[in-house]
Amino acid sequence: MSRSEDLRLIALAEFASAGYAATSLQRIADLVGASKASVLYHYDSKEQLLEAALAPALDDLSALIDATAASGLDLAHRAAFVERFVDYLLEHRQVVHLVINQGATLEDVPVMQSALVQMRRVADLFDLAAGSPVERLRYGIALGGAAYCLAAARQLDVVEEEPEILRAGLLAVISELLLPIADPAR
Amino acid sequence: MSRSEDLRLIALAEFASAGYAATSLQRIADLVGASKASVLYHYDSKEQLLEAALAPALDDLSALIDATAASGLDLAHRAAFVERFVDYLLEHRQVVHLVINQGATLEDVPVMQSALVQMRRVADLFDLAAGSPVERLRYGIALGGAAYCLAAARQLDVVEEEPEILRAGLLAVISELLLPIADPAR
DNA sequence: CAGCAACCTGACCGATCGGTCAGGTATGGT
DNA sequence: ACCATACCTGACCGATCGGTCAGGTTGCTG
Repeated sequence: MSRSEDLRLIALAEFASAGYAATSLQRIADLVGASKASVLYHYDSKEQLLEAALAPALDDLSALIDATAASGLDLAHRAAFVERFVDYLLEHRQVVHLVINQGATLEDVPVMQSALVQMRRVADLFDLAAGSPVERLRYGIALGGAAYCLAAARQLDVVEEEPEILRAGLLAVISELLLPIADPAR
Repeated sequence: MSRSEDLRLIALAEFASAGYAATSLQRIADLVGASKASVLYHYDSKEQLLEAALAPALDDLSALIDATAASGLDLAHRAAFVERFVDYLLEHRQVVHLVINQGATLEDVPVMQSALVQMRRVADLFDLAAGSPVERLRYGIALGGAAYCLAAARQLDVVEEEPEILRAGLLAVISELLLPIADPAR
């Protein structure tokens, strides 16, 4: 794995767990075993490093949304979407955690602005604007709760070592929360 | 309201929304309309300001846990506890959000260490250690989801202006998640 | 062998951080 | 009127930040 790939992955882990502001370039350099100037050789700035860290997950989310928006999210497709979305959360847990917890304070960073737009598009798939406050609560609890569980999997003693059990459990609870949300086509 | 009270409340809001590391003493001073040295006149350090900001919520949580631990959390008491816990989350949403999202990186700060211990005591009331991974997921989704919803109430368009509707909705969904967790007395 | 590109680093920059301190102001009590 | 206390602030400190740059190393190509 190349040095720039290493940097991107380690930066994401630190940005997600410690916070973007609390993660210095020096810290990332130390973790990677290089100098701060080397970090800035590969990425023009701390902000560009954040952009590189988020980009793959945002591309995947955009693809997921585009595929879903075409067919709509009526009841026939709801369960399938929830399953794909849970898989997305499992695969990109650090980015999701980062965006929903630090997004508001980083919204003047272009890539984070873009990420927040994508998250709103997911919410829009459920047509939450037309729904009740309880439906929006269900959605928020599902999203925020899943993100928290995946970020804090170790502290919650949720079996990271058995990803199929984690996936099945997460899918069951998230489905319970999201499937009852009213069919937007009604 | 006194200056030190002002400082404590504004510091909490900033620590919760922007992050402890990203919130400077200068920033808090600016928001309060005083000098940085004035902030440090009232609180000996940034860390002591954090301690003052968290203390009331931690006291309330400790009281809630103590009251519950006496009677245990069997099914007869489960619903009542969940209701009191939801009220606690509503009242101390900023502290809860701060502790569960930044707690891990601030665990060498004594007050945060104490906060994390309290949060584990809440989890212990449900005897999650003896439960299944799905039960721990339900608990984590409830806690993390509620914290996220309350912190992001505006973005989720959850009616902050009608706190009774918010409370009723939150209570309904959190109860749905937590009441099925197995009776620890069984 | 020379030249070039990619990669890397130590030293340095201005800005901001958390915190200290001497000195000023206002208020209340004697 | 004087003294004590609470409150406040500007200037300053050492440390660290994000970032720049000159110079070095390595490997590849003609």
